[in-house]
Amino acid sequence: MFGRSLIGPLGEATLSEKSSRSEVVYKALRQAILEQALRPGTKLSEDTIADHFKVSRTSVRAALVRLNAEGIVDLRVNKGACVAEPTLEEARDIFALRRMLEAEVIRRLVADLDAAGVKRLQQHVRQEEAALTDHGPLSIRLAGEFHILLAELTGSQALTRFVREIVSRCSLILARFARLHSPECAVDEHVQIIRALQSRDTATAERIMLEHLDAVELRAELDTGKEEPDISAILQRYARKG
Amino acid sequence: MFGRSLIGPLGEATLSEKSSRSEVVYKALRQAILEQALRPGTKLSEDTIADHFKVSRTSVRAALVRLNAEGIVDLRVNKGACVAEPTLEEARDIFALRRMLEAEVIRRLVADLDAAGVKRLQQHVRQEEAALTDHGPLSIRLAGEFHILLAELTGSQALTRFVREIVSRCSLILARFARLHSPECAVDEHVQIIRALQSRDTATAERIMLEHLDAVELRAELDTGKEEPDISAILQRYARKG
DNA sequence: CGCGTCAATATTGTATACAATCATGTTGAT
DNA sequence: ATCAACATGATTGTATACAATATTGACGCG
Repeated sequence: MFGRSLIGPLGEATLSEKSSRSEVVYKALRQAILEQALRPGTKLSEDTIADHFKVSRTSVRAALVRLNAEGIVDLRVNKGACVAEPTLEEARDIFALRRMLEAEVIRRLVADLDAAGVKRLQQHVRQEEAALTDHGPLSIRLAGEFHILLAELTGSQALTRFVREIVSRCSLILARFARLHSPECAVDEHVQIIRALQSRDTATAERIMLEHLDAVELRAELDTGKEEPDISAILQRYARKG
Repeated sequence: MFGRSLIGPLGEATLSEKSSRSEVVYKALRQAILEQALRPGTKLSEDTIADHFKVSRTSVRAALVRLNAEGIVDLRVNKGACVAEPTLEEARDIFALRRMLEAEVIRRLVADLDAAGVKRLQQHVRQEEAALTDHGPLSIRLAGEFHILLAELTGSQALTRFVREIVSRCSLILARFARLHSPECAVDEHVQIIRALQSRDTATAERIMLEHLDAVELRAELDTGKEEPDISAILQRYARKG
C-alpha cells in the first residue's frame, strides 16, 4: 500500500508489527470517518461491522472504545455507538483551541525547521496536488495530514498527539456542517504556509496559519442534510484498505 | 451548560447513571495510578485485576484500552499492559506543552472568571488544605484536580479535556521521577494563583502559574528506585472506592 | 559455571455463549 | 382512531471457552 516513508502522518505502527484485528477495525473505521464516508450520527452497529470485517464483536468493541476515547465516536450505554455529532458550540470551541495549538506549532517550526523538514512538507503538498483531480476522500485526508505533519516536525510527541486529535475532530465538524469540502484552496494555503516558514518570519507565518484556519472554519456553515445510510457498502470499501 | 457544579473536577458521570463494570474498573485503575498507588512500570495483569474486581477479563480489557488511549497505560501486543513509564525526554516535552495550555487557561480566566468560579476554587483549596495532614494519595490527587478545575472554569470542553490528559501524564512523571511528593508548597501556590486571577492582571497571573509549574517540574529529579510490587494489596483498597 | 534448547506453564488475543436492556409492532380498551 | 400495555425480536453488556503467543524453568551441552 503506501510505503509511507517509514511513517506517514497517521502511522504510529512501526514496520513488521502484526496488526491485531481490533487494530485493523480501528484504523479502517477511523479512516472511513475522517474521509467522511461515515458521516456524523451514523449508527455503528457492532454486528454489522463484525460481519463485514469477518471478526468477532469483541474486536469491534475494542476499536469502538478507542475511537470513543479519541472523541470521534459517541458511545451510549446499552444504546451502542455512532459517529460523533459535534454541536456548533463544540465546533467553535474546538476551532479556537486548534488555532492556539497550531500557532504554537508554527512558532516552534519557525525556530527549528530544517531543510529535510521543508522537503517533507513540499513532498506532501505535491501529493495533495496530485489528489486534487479526484475531489475525493483522499484529498480530504491529505489536507488534514498536512497539519499533522507540521506538528510531527516540531519533534514534540505530545503536541503531535493533541494536534492529531483536534484535526480529527475538525474533520468531523466539517463533515457535519460544511456544505462541500473544496480542498483546492487549502492546498494553495499550505504552500503559503511552507513559504512563510522558510522566511523565518514568525509573525507572518502565524498570521497565515490563522487565516488558513479561519478559511477552513468559514466553510462550516449549517447544513443539516440528514439521512441514515446503510453502512454496509461503505465498510465494504474500507475492509481491505488498511 | 449542564449542572456539573454537582460533580467534581474528574466526574464526567452524571448522577443516577449506572456505571458499567468496565467503567468501574477504569475509574479505580485511573485513580490508583494518579494517586501513585500503582507506580510507573507496574504490570497490570488482566487476570489479577479481573479477580480483584470480581469481573471478567472482558471488562478489564475495555478499561485498559481506554487508559491506553489516554496515555497512562502502555499496551504491547501479546505482552499485556503496564503503567506507562514516561522517559525524561517525554517528561520535558509534556511539561512544555502543559505550560502552554495552562497559560491559555489563565489568560481566559483573567478575562472570564466570575465570583462563583472564585468560590469554587477557594473551596477546592480548602479541601487541599484539609488533606494536607495525611500527606497521602488524596492530596496528590487534589493538587492535580485544582488545575483541571481551572480548565473547567474556562467553559471549554476541549481545553479541559487536554488539560486533564496532560495533568494525568504529569502525575505519572512525578510518580516516576520525583523523590517525594511534597504537596504543601503547591497549595500555597494555588492560593497565589487565585489571588492573581482576582487581580485581573494577566501578566502577573501567567507568571505565577508558570512559576508554579516550574516548581512542580523541578521536583522531578531522577530517582530510579524500582521494584515490582504485587498489585493485589493495592487493588484491594481501590476495588471499593468508586 | 554459563548458556542455549525445549517442554510446561502462564498470559494474552479472539470467538462464542448467555444475560440484560432496548426497540418495535400488536393487541385491546376506551 | 388513539393510546397504553405487553410480547417479541434485535442489540448491547458480560462471561466463559478456546487459540495463539510469551514466559519460566529444567535439562543438557560446552
